[in-house]
Amino acid sequence: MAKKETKAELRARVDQVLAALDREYGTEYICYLNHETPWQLLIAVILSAQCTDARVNMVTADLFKKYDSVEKFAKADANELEKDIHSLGFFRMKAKNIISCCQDLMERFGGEVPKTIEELTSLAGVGRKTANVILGNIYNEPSIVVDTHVKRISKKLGFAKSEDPEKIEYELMKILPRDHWILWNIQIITLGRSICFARRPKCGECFLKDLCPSAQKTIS
DNA sequence: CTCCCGATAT
DNA sequence: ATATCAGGAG
Repeated sequence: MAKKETKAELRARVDQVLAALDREYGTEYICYLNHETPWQLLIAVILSAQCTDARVNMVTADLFKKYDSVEKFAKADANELEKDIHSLGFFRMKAKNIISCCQDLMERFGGEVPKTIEELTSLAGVGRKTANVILGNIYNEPSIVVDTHVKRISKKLGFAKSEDPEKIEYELMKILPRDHWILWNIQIITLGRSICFARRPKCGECFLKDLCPSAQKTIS
């Protein structure tokens, strides 16, 4: 049994992990959900709950042509919207939330996507994860997005211990430098999609294997 | 806590 | 057959 990692050792390992992520994936703020406007990203993220981004993109390609404004979504027929997004799962709830959300955007925010976590999470279908994606990706406001990948991989790396996404958000805020918060989301999702799968992670060929407690266990 | 829910990979 | 997917509401 190895000695328990000290705080100084943990900090050093965090720095090494961040450097390795930057080397491997770069430092560009990319987005896997196709969109041209803030409101399109908001809807795409709502649709992405428990569903891969690739499938969301298949639907939004046509969806954003049919509903080309917030107002169109606000006035959409629920049954018709349900059919339009059926393949993504949770289609009844998502359709209802998107219509309600866009009505709220029209009535309370002049059709614009708000810029604070409180205003964003007051919208139907928008929780902390979705709100933080908007803050980071659209408004360049440092924020931690705790989705399934960030939760799983942050815990494997020993950077978070909680099961609660909001608590993990605060754990990561303490340990990650503020200027790397937005990048963390993007880089970890990229890692989760290509190497660190939920099912059979490819620890043997992971560039973080020497820095990851979970990989050390799996390999040896 | 449960429920929402289809598509895909294994 | 089962686990998983850029979660959120009641």
